[in-house]
Amino acid sequence: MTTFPSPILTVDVVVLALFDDALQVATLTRDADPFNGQQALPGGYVHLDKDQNTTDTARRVLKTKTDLTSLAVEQLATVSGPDRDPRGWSATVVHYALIQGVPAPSRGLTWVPAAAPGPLAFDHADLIAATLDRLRARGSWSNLPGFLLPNAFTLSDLRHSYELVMGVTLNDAAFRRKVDELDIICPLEGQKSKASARPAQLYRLKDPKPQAFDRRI
Amino acid sequence: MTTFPSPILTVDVVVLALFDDALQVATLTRDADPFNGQQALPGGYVHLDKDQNTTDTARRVLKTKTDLTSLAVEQLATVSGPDRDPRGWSATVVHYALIQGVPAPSRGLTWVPAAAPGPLAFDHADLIAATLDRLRARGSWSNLPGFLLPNAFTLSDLRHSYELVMGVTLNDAAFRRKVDELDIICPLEGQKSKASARPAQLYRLKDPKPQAFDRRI
DNA sequence: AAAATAGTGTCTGTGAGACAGTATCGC
DNA sequence: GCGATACTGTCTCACAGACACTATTTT
Repeated sequence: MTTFPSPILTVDVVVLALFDDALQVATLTRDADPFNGQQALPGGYVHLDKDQNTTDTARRVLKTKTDLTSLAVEQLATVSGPDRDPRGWSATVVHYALIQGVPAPSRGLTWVPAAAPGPLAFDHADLIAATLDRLRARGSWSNLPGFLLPNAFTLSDLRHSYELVMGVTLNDAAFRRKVDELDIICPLEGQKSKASARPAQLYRLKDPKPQAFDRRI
Repeated sequence: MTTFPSPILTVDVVVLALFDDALQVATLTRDADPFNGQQALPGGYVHLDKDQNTTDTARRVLKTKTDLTSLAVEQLATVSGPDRDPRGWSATVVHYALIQGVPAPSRGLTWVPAAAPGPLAFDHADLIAATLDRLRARGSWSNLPGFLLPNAFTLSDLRHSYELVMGVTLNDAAFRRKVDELDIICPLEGQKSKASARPAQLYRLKDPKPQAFDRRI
């Protein structure tokens, strides 16, 4: 059998959080040569001795490069081609990671609006756009938007997360009905004391892992 | 920057066709060493000089190894791990290809039922199962099942394709209504002359490429 | 005529949106 | 009390399934 020159294989992670009323994506400043000094998605190489698969790689990259953890890390797609990396033909297995709540400020990490991330190294802006497309398509069919919220949230918070992910406004009453029927959250016993209004019941996600529905929310 | 040992990167293709009242998948007999002599999915290495991306690789593999062509080649996912190939840590970008109509018999190509493909090399049986899951989930949201039919088909053929892909039975009247509303097919002027029954109008797909709907069919 | 498949018209139940109305807080 | 947000009850419309009915062919 002939052996072929192998393409460069990397794993990139689109790390998403929800604050300032929009989806935000984490970027790092590159300190190595292609695109040195520019903003880029966290990414890295597969460690053959540590990683059981590329999603493990994504989680390790997330932990070591951003010091964040995520309950929702999923593979998006593999993007490849001869021109996307100046070093040659490359392929990257793109993952996305949803961060619960507002991340603590961290040296080296820059959060930019996912809808308009500004100039990024490689084709990373495209990878973010593809992630948003996927989230928009899958959002209403899964509990994924719930993984962008802190451990305790109100129904209004949850609806707002769905609205921001999907880019639509949802009917409040219908949303409550469907969340109830789909049985995806558990009430907590504490009450939220929002300023100047009736407090709302707090909930947590019933399932600790992303879950697909067979109905739209 | 340190360089890391790179995993083996391949592209595998789940080639699907619809005949004998079930989804069938194409396999080849391996003639090289890991799993030599066993059945496996068509697959190969990226040719850095020819392929613009891994989907190009999948199309080239499809053409050169099975002599088939497909209007619907899509990436499924990248499957990776240290144990799936005895040669070491490997990653494969899995694609699926839908073949229109009943393929001509071909030396070297074996068609097996996708739902029960029998023993296959590597984790290829898992890759087929994952493809069926994806198709089942996406079938009702796209014109994909139409790409399993020949260039001219009846509404009953189309419904039957959806039923086999999704593993359900569909209401005939509702199906006609929705196909009409979604406007995904064009009537042809010929009439089908099925044996012993009323002939049915023939149609072709309006769109030459897979298309997602925003409604379920 | 009978059998078989193609295609249509109509009823009904379900679920989603709209929206008004009630509840509970801070001030 | 008033404003604000949380939550609920009800009406209505649209759509999907069920199913009977008609249409057109072969035998």
